[in-house]
Order: sequence, then structure tokens, then C-alpha cells
Amino acid sequence: MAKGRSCGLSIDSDLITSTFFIHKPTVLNSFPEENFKNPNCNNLTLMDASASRSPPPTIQFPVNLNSTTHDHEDDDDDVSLPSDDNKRKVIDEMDFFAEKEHDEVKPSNKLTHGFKELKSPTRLEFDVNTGLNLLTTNTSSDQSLVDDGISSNMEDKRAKSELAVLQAELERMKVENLRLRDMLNQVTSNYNSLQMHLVTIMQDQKPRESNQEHVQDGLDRKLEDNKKHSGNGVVVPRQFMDLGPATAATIGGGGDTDELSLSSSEGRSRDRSRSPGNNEENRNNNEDGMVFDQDKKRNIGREDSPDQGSQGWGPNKIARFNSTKSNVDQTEATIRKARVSVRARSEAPMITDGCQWRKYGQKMAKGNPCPRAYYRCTMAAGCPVRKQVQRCAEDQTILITTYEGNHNHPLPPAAMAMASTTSSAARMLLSGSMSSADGIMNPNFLTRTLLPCSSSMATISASAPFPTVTLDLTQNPNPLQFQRQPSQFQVPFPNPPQNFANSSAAAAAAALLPQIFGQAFYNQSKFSGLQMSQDVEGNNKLGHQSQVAAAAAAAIHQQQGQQNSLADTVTAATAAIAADPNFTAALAAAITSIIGGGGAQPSNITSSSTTSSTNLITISNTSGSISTTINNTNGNNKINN
DNA sequence: CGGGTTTGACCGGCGC
DNA sequence: GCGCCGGTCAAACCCG
Repeated sequence: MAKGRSCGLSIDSDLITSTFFIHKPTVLNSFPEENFKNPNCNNLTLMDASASRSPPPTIQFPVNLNSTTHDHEDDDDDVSLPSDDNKRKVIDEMDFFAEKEHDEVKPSNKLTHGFKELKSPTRLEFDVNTGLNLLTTNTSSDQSLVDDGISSNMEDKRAKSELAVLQAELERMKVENLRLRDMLNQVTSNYNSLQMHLVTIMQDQKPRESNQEHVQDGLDRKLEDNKKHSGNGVVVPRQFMDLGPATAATIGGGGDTDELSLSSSEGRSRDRSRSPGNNEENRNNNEDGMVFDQDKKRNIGREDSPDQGSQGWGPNKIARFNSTKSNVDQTEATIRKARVSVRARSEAPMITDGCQWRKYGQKMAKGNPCPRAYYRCTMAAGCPVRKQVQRCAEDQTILITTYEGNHNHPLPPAAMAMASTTSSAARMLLSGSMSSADGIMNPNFLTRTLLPCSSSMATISASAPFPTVTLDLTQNPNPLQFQRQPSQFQVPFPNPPQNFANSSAAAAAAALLPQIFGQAFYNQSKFSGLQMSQDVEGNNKLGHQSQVAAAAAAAIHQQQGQQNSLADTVTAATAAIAADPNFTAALAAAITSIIGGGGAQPSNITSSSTTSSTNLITISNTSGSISTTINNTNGNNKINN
């Protein structure tokens, strides 16, 4: 075999064993020893090696020889495999990251690389079919010499071989399709990232007081900005916190169901019935086939106040409910109360999450000298999302923000970050707690891989009245100290300033952040581990993924520029989790980013990300900086002090 | 004047 | 059944 041949027909054992099973028929003529170990080859053990010298016609496919530049004699090299072991191992190795890097640099090779990336299953198939190919490919020359008893089955076996080849081709096509989709994801994500970044820049240029302006006005302005700067009049669609059907499992537990329970309770007329009956909201819910929070009897049949009831639910909600009812029913009981709590150091009364909130109450919570404030999202009428803000009793510099519910309205990129964070966290919480039985082979491999890392940044409180994920972002953000705390979760990240704006970087952060949750789940024996519910994976929609990832990227970049807190940054990164429930894909993106930035050794990433000595996310936890966009119109909030 | 905040009252859940 | 507690409501108030 000539070296460096650039196309097909090559009988390259390296390729054979590493990537293209399509070469099997040809290669197998060489009878590598391992082939004889295959049970399927038992009847060929008596074959004469000479048979390999007359390679039968095989289906030939173009082969990218870039991946194999070394020689290989296919005729009589059966036993020469050991000599090529080294090279082959290199090729065989699941160099997932390196391939991704290549993808970044050489998109044209993506298909080939992609095939290699996903070759594991293919190889399995290859191994299985080895015997068939051996039989088939040697029948023409050895049939009479070996065993006539086999001849009767030759046709069938040949057919099987062809079938296998076709299946292989089909598989290859699937892989290509996946690769193309990934590419499209990447492109879309980058595109959205840029657009979001643009929007962010435009927002930053606006006076801070714009944050106090009417939400709709702000959104409209953003849209106009998008139109103005995106060219071609392309408008960045508003980000909905529709995390997919699963919404059932969404957040804050609650996703849709949570929205219902919240919204219904939001009817707030209670038994007092201060206002005339108006069950507009409830009616809408019923029409949508939603199930109310039956735990709260007060919510059923309660009259809704006109101000809320008349606001009702928009078509967005209806659409969501229609598509998710079954899942909602299944999981609502568990997810209804899920909450996501974020602990972050901040002097500001609230952390910036991009949403507008209206304070509707304040209480003195037991065991805490600081009052607890209750906020309701006011970005849209009837938005069920609420949050509680309270300072930590032990350390009043720590602000504890607890989110609950799911937005039912478009969100600006900045808001998407936090909203997605809560959704993601809650989703993970729920997925980890609900279906442990069927989650054994779930994508929580990284969680397990990271088992040695006992993160203290994310905890789950199952004993609390509501399942709560707590993200402790009060850890020392100093990268150096971060590194020196092996017990803490670390986010390897290449050159933050340059890459934060990159959607890949955002995806990287997003992909890695689940470790936090995963670790938390693992640490909690009651949870089987991080897993993605099927409904979630089923909703790994292209557009949504890229949008949220882009939003996360934009948010991260924005935060970078504004020197926002660790909380916000992690929040933004986490946001992409929701966008890409397929953790493997997210991990791929993460690794791509890491490698692209000249970061850690690829082989170490998955197994030792917690100890990676490469660049970590450098996040400035500048106290007070968050307050720049705080939606607190006055300084009267007691939490302020 | 509109929108947001404050704050006392109310409600339901839960434990005893 | 009672009281505690978390959560919510809404009138009064504040602010731009």
C-alpha cells in the first residue's frame, strides 16, 4: 500500500481497526490474528494464508487517509499487526478532543473525523461482522479448498455481508448527519452568540436607567437593535424559557406545573374572595389540560383577582402545555416544588438576573435576623416565577436567592442566563431524583468520573419542604485558590477573556457545570446521579440549544465586561445546560473549547478536570458590581443593609 | 398618576 | 385543636 494515498480502495489495517469497517472485507483477507478469535471465524481457521493474496471484490468507499499516513501491506501482513499497534492505538484511541479540535480548524474534515469520533459503536458492529466478511471475501478463491459444506451458505452469508455493508453505510450516513447537525449547531450557536453579544453591547451603551424602563419597551428596543445590527433584517427571536416539554421537569421545579401551581395560587383571592370571581386563569389552565396543584386546595376553585385573571396566559403557554401534558402529569408531583437557590456574595439587595421583579412581601424568617423578601417576576403578566431574597444569617454578605417557577414570556439574553440556570438545576434535580431505576446508563458518566471531586458548591436539600438545589457561589473565585482546593469544583477554561464571547466557551462552561449538580447528586445518596430524562433529551432541539448556548455566551461575555459576580457567570454558563441536555455533545463542545484554547491535555479532561492545572474560569466576584442593574428602584429595601 | 414598595393581616400546612 | 411558620395579599404609602 502506498504511503499517503489520498483516496479510497486502501487496504489499511489501521483504518480497518480504527475507523472504516467498510474496509473490512478487504482487510479481513489479511486474517489478523484477532479475527480468528472471533467466534464467527471459527470455520475459517483452516484457511490458507494464500487466500489473502487474492482479495475478492469488495465494496469500496472513499477513505480519508489523512488519519492513516503509514504503510501497510494488506497482502501478507496478517501478523504484522503488532508492528502497527502503536500507530493503530493512536488512531483507535478515543481522541475525542483532538478530533474536535480538528473540527474547529478543518471543518472540511468533520465528516471523517466525526465518523471516527463515533466509531465505537461502529467498531462493535465491525467486530461482529468480521466473521461474515471473512467468509464472504474468501469464498471465491478458497471455497473448494476449504470446505464445501460452507458453500451452501455462501450466498446467504454474502447477502448478510452486503447487508452489513449497507447497514454500515447507513450508519455512516447517520454519523454524517449527526456531524452536520453538530456543525449546524455550532454555526447557529456562534451566530446567535454574536448577535447576543451585539445586543449586550448595545444594552451596555444605553444608560443604566434603561433597566428601569418598561420591560416591553426594552424588549422592543432590543429587537430593534437586533434588526439594526444583525443585518439582513434578521431578528433575534425572543428567548422563551421554554425548556422543552419536559418542562414538566423544568424547573424550578416545576416548569409548567410549577407555573400552574404558582399561577393558580397567584389567584391570590383565596377564601377571602376580595374580588369578584374571575377564573380566567384557571379556565385557561383547564383548557390546556393542565393539572393544578392539588396539594394546595386553596388553589382549586378559588376566585382569581381581576388583575391577575384578566392577564391570563398567552398562547405560548398553551402551546407548551399541549406538548408536554403527559410528562407533566408524570413528574409534576415531584417537580412542583423544586427550587434553585443561589448563594453569592453581594452587597446589592439582589443579584442581577436580567428579569424585572416586583416585591410583594417581606417576612422575618425564623432563625435569621435578616428579613426575607418575596419577589414576583413582572416582565410579563401572570409570570409565575418568584424568588426569595435573603441574606445569610451567618454571613450577611452572602445573598441567598431562591428561584421558583418558570418564565412564561420572552426573556432577554441576560435573563435567559439565570432562568435557564434555575431550570437546568431543577431539571437535573428532578431527573436525578425521579427515575433512578432507568438512569443507570445515563449520561452521568462525567458525574461518576468526577466522583473524587467532592464539590461543595452545589448541594441538594431533599429534606427541605421543597427539593432545592443550592448553588454556592461564594467560594473563593480566585483561580489560584480555586486550584488549590481540590475538593471544590473547578471549571477549566481557556483564556476567559477571549473565549467567553465564544459560544463554544459558553458551551464548555455549560457542559462542565453539570458537574456541580452531578456531584451534588452523587453526594446525596438519595439520588442516583445526574441523568437526563428522556423527555429532556428528546427536546434537544437544535435551535433551542444554540439559542440558549448563545444566550449563555452573551451573558457570560456581558458579565465579563461588567465584572459581574461569579454567581452570574456560573449562572450564565449553567444556562446552556438546558440548551443541551445531551451532555456528551456539550462535553464535546467544552473540550473543543478547551483544546482550542491550548488548554489541558485532552485525555485528562474528563477524568481530571477537577485537577486540571490549566486555565480556570477567572471570575471577578466584585461585590457591588451587580448592583449596576439591580432592579431595586429605591434604597428602602431592608435587605440592602 | 402610574408603578413599585411597605407592612399588617390573612391563609394553609404542619407539628405537637 | 392550637400555635407556629412560610407564603401571600392588598391597602397605604412612596417616588419619579
